[in-house]
Order: sequence, then C-alpha cells, then structure tokens
Amino acid sequence: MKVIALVDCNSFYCSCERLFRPDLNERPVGVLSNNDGCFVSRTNELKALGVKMGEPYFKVKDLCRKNNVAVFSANFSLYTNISDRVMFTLSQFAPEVEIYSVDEAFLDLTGVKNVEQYCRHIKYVIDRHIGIPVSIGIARTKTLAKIANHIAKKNEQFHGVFSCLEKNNREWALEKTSVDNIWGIGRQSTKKLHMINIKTAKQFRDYKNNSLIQKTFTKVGRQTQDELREILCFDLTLEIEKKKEIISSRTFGAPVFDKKSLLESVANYASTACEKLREQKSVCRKVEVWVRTNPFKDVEQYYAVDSYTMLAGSSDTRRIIKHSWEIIDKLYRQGFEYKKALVRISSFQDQKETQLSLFEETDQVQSEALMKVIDDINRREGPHTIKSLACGVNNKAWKMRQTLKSQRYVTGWNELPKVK
DNA sequence: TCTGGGGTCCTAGGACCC
DNA sequence: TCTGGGGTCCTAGGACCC
Repeated sequence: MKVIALVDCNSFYCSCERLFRPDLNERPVGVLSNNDGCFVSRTNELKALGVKMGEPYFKVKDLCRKNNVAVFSANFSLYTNISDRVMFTLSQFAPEVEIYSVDEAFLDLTGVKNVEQYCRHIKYVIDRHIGIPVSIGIARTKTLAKIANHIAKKNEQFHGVFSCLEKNNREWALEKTSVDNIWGIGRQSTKKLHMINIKTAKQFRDYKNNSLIQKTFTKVGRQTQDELREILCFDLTLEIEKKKEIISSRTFGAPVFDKKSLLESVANYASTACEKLREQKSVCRKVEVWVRTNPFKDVEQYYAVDSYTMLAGSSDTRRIIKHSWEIIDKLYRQGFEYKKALVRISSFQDQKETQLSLFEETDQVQSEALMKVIDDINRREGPHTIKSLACGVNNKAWKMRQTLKSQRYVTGWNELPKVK
C-alpha cells in the first residue's frame, strides 16, 4: 500500500508577504482578491478576529484598521515565484510529486522509514531554506492525507505534522472531522448527509448503503468513501496535463455602460486566453462570451451568454477577438450597468493535428508565424509589449484596482529588496 | 464606492443512427 | 394513428476544488 504525504503551505499568500517584511510576523495579515474585493488568504491572527474566507474587504475595513491588520492586494507574480521554489525543494524529497495547486503538493513516500520524522525534516528544510511554514498530513490515500493535514494545521500539539497510518490516530481523526471538512464533500452533499444523520467522517466511512451513496453522491462520492477506508481511488497524477478549457475574466474596476469598453475588455481576455492556449500548443474551436451586471447592486439585472464554434481550430488572437466581438455585438443592450465579462475557449485539439477546413479561409502558416513572433517578444520584453489595438490603449474605465500591492521583490529588477 | 478568478468531473437528456 | 430497442456522441448544468 502507498504512503502519501500532503504538504500544504500555511496561509500561503500571507506567508509570502511576510517573507520580505519580518515586521509583519507580529501583525494579522490578509491578502485580497483582484479589485481588492475580498479576502482570499488570512493568517491565524486575522481568522481569530472573525474575518471569514471570501469576506468583502469594505465590510471589515474598520475592524482591520482598529486591529492594525496588514492588508495587501494580490501579488501573483510573487506568489508563483515562491511556489516554484517550494515545489522544487519538495521534489528533492520524493521520487514522485504531484503539484496539486499553488500551495500544496502530494508526495509519494512509500517505503520511507519513519515517515513522520522524515516529514518533520521536510518541514524544517522548507522553513529554513525558503521561509514558508507548511503543514504535512500522512496517510494511505489522498482523501485521508487531506484530513491528516487539516488536523496537523488546526492542533498545535502536533507541530505541523500528523499521520493517519496508525489505526488509533486514524479513528480519532475521522471521529473529529465533520463531513463538510472532507475533500470532495461540499455544501450540497453536507446537507444531504445531515439528512440521513451522518455528521462525522467516521460515520460516512462506515455507512453501508452503497446504492444510495452512488445515487445521491455519484461516483465521486463513492470513491471518497472508499478512500476513507484506505482504498486508493485517486492516484497521484504526475504529468502536467493540458487544459481542456481556458477562462479569462475580470470584474470591472468601475461600472461600464458603453459597448466600446466591453469590446476592449473581451479583446484583452481573449488575448490572455490565446497566449495560454499557444503555450500548451493547442488550438480551440469554441469561443464563449458572457456579460453581466452587478448582482449585489439594486439595479436592473442582465446576464447574457453566447458562443461560436469554428469549423477548424485556431489559436490566432485576432481570430478569437473577432468572434468575441461578434458575440458582444449580439449580447449588448444599452442602459445596463455592466460589472463583469468573461471569455472561455474550449474544444481543444493539438496544434499539429489541426485539419484545415474546406469552408473557412485559412492563412495558418502566416498566422502561426506571426503569433510566435508576438509571443517571443512579449516573453522577452514583458507582457503586453505587443498587443492588438482592439485591446485599447488607455482603458481606465474598466481596468482593475489594486491599491495595496507589495513590491515585486523577486520578479522586478527595480523592486528587489534593499539590504542596508 | 466597494462582493475574485480559474479549473475538473459527472450525469441526464437530446440528437442521431440502424 | 400508433409503435421498438439499442447504441454513440455531444452538451448543459450541477457540484466541487483551490
């Protein structure tokens, strides 16, 4: 049987902010989503103040001021850079590592002697070399490793490492874990489980009515249950798989009424999406666009979506912008206060397998060459050095707000930390 | 004034075919 | 006017994750 460890960085974005600002170690820290909208990362001190995940910043601004909370706009280039360093270090400790998200990874530690001690060493090294605190959960399946990790994080007496390999530990952990804290059990499933009087992970594991589980919670629910029984259903996935869809979208920094701003915004989203598409050497056939008003605001609401499917695949930014614009043309209604737009591309094929369409004009060779030149320049000179005029030149109206951003300590030459 | 962004998987049901 | 069975493929929508 396998031994899997889940390494998860504590309050990851906040910990990144603290790296270059040791003075913050004594203060509560929070990081906001785009547009400085709501909290997406909180230190324990901030959680203790009652600030919830996803809490809108404007609602707790006073509380933050009174308690000397250090609040930051999201600085993603910093976080991905630190993440890369953490993941590289982890790869030194296990032959197989699955990077599950920006701040967590599953390690295959099968065959390691004294796993718990080994994990304490890993934790020490990450802290020492990079300065990011982590928690580690050990078990025979991913779902149990998640639970072990949660226990390690919430109970100081374990000093950041907890193992579910031992039966006693495992039974205790499952009893202590409520169903809504099981990986894969969300709000809807929690409601249904409560209705049949299942409150803890242990009760869920021991529930015997298989057909009911399958019917109510589908295949995933059944597999989750098996994983609690130490039956491996979700193995580590090691290769980076190509994405099946790419989404680009933003809430606008200010209300938008005019069509021109919508057109500009989707041109930008389409450009971003196409860049990622070309990076993984795919082409797409489907382009979907939607726009909507602000559901939190007491104004007349509007939501509209449409898509276009091409006969042959493309990753040409100009082409995707063109179709996005045609969709906006169809969707736009005057008089609404727009708050957000989205571009989603899907139906991917491999770039080299693209078949030329009989019915659509194509200049594929030139198109690919042009896109390559643009990508090369933007990689070298920085993002958006070359972009389509369709993206606009001075689009203050809908651009996002970020007023509390920290320096790009590790990714901008002008913003490196100074040592006096 | 102010409420994020980007993904995956599964199922049911419709379209279509023989 | 009513009437079968079996199969595949695709899509929309729900639920979940970080």
